[in-house]
Amino acid sequence: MSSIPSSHASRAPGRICLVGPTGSGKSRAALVLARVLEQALKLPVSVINADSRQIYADFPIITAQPTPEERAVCPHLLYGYLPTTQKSSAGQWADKAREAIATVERQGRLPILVGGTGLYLKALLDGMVDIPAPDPGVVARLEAEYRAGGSAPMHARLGGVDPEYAARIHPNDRQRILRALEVWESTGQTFTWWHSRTPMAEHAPPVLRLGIGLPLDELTPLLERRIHAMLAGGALEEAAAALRSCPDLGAPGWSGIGCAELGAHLAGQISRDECLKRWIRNTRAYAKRQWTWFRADKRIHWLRPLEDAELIDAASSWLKSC
RNA sequence: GCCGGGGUAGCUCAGUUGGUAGAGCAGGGGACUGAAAAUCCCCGUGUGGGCAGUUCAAUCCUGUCCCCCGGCA
Repeated sequence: MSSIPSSHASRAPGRICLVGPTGSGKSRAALVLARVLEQALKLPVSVINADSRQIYADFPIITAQPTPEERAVCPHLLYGYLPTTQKSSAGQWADKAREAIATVERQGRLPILVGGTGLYLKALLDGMVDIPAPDPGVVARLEAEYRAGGSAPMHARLGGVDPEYAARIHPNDRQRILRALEVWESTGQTFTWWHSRTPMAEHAPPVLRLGIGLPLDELTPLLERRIHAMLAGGALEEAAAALRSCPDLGAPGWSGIGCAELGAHLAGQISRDECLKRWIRNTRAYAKRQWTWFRADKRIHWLRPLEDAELIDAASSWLKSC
């Protein structure tokens, strides 16, 4: 391992990203890497968040952000920077991540991206077509029309302007139908047209994608335990405080798993038992969806969680090859 | 003990004027191009509480037994 020349260290040879379903130990693995690379290889590391929920300032416990002690191990970027009232997006996050990476590399450090939001990583690492933000007026109008008429007429309308994309998505997929129509009405070009343009040339440095994940049946009890630990650690109080500063449960930050359930409980809509039940259930369902996403990405090298030796090995040999 | 209401999918329940049953949730698989912890798609045989009777045919009607929930004693 110490065979890495120290001249390499100041060059920040590439990026590492740690992905996988929630609760598998990605953050922990990042710290293991940070310690080893820093001490054994003299390669300082900064961790960059790639999780769409850990960006919210009001929910550090519920979204499982690294603790202050963990963050003391090395610099952590893009955690808890957004108020509950504000919405983020894959593109916005990718912009911030690019800046963060540039900053980190300028400091001669190695960026390690850690997170479970597949689309965010895809936007950053594979590139995303730069479509101008849709006109808010158009967005509001289309949403109202959708509410009034249902999905069938809206899907038919999309079929009229962009049959190729309409055929690819399901007639019930509200979010995608609206997005495609918003883009069409705001930019005068179809979604398919935008997608046919090559995303900005990626002269990207090499990326090592490491997957950390347990099979669902093994992960489930851990997820349950983690939720109980969050409650013991003040999750309910955290949600209560957030409710005081942002009483609108429909605000973007409230949609996270755990936040929504605790919010509903605090608002008197569901019992504590029901809240816990749904929180566990939804977390598990989310982990399953993450598996579906990441399993499909053949570039990911899967490691067994807690196998630190494998992790360190994979990172070191990749660094040598850079 | 008596009077009601129930016992149908892992859970909550619907339905069948008698022709052996279907939703939501859970579970499994999948999609995913600026809301992604989102949005959405595909997958449904279960001793219809037990036993007996009526019937060509019972989950449905009748009898009986068991269990649950209310109320009355």
